[in-house]
Amino acid sequence: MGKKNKDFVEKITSMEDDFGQWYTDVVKQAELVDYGPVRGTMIIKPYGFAIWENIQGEFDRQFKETGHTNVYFPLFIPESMLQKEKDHIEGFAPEVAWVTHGGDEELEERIVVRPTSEVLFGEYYSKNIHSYRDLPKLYNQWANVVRWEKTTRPFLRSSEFLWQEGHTCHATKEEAEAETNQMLNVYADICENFLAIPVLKGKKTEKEKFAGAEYTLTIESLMHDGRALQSGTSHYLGTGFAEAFDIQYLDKGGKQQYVHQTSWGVSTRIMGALIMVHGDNRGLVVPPRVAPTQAMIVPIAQHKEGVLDKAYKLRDQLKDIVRVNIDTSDKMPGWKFNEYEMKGIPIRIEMGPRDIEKNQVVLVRRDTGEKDFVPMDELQERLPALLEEIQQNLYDKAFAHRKEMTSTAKTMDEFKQTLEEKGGFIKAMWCGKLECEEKIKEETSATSRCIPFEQEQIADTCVCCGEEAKEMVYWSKAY
RNA sequence: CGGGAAGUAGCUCAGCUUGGUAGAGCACAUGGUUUGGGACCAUGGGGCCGCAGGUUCGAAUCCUGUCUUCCCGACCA
Repeated sequence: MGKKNKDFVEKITSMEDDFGQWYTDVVKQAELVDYGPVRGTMIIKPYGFAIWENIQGEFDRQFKETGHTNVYFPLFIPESMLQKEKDHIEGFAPEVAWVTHGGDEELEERIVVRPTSEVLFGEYYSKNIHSYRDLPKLYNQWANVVRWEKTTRPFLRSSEFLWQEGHTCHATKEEAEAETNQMLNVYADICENFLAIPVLKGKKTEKEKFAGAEYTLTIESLMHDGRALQSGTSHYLGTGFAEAFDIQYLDKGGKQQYVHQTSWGVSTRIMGALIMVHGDNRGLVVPPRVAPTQAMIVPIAQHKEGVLDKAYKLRDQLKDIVRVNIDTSDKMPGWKFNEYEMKGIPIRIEMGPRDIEKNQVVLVRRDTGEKDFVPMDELQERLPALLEEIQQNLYDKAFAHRKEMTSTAKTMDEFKQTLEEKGGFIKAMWCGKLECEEKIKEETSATSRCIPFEQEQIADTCVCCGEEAKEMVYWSKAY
């Protein structure tokens, strides 16, 4: 154990030694999840769920603000219904879970545990949409879905996960595309302003798009280890599902028209991003706006006369200003410091006899570790300001890291070398052919993350084949 | 799905080679002393040795199968 790192918690493997193990350790030590009994399932523990609820709350608020209504559709889908859209079933077939028996009896028709709900919504819409007056339909559902994944990791890829799926129907292509775009912007806004995670906005390539979509828009974020994580997707479905499920409406002129649809989703995977973007060798770091507890009061020498009284009084004074908590268990103060650092609570408030004497407290920031002695009567102003500062600092740090980890490549050699030595995002030109995309993946193990809305002309020719380039693409190794 | 590692107390692990009374540290409970970066003493509770078969007088230990987890790779809206 190095002297310098003596105060680091040994329960967490350092990022530099083994990033994968670091992630697993943090998830466990910060008490976010436990493993469930079936492969790839997870028990989201109180602290993990509290963070998810806050994220969920912010998304839900913005969905409603943009005119969407929540609904709930069934967990089960008959096999025949899933078969209706060809690309869709081909995309999902390898990873669906099947129900074959009810009690002892074998079912006549197998049932799918939903991997996503496009077909259920399609079937419903075909029955309930008749006229242009019924449009648009703007539905969202919060649900669990199941995908039988081969390799699983908590939050990043679990057999069952929680998410939100929006499903909308519109009279025109323009309107549906505007919706697709709008929801991507909602996602990006929440990631950046609420979760302090900078994102790239762009379009997926044909290869990477959602099975059954015309195109897929995505937000991509960069993890601390230089790998990318798809953090939310918004799909323009065109009229493909409408044709498969016969979703038609009578327009003003009395003509039957197919609806134009969108779907969009964000899952508990975003928790993985939160962990891997902000976390450090002491554990989790939760941005103040998402943090279930923003400030934790740790009384020092709490058996001494007046300390606890004063600490409770402080909690009561602050509770309407920040989400504050107090730990009065008889654990050692040092134990508590480490515990709340692992959990990433943004601010620690220490208060002991010496502070009480001077009518002050000690504030410690989780993001920088800085200590500050603050007079008690300044706290009501200082705390909210400090929380804002931490929020901003986390975003700035993540942004700087992404900038630092974004490179350009004009040749395959340059591409490979940069990816190997540095990782991160690589901006490179692409001719648009699947062949090149696959070759890049094979040779470098990087996949196309997105075709960003903000294009740059890095070169005139495709990084892979040297033919005329169509667009600039962000490439990266991804989770 | 391939390669590697592992499953024994809540947690980390020893015991297995060479079959014969189920172990340690931490955590937990009680009492006391402590309290500004994971305290100490005393006493106590806690186990279907992952699960299922097999070999054996006898299996945590040997054999077969199976499930789960971790790391790496392949696959993957």
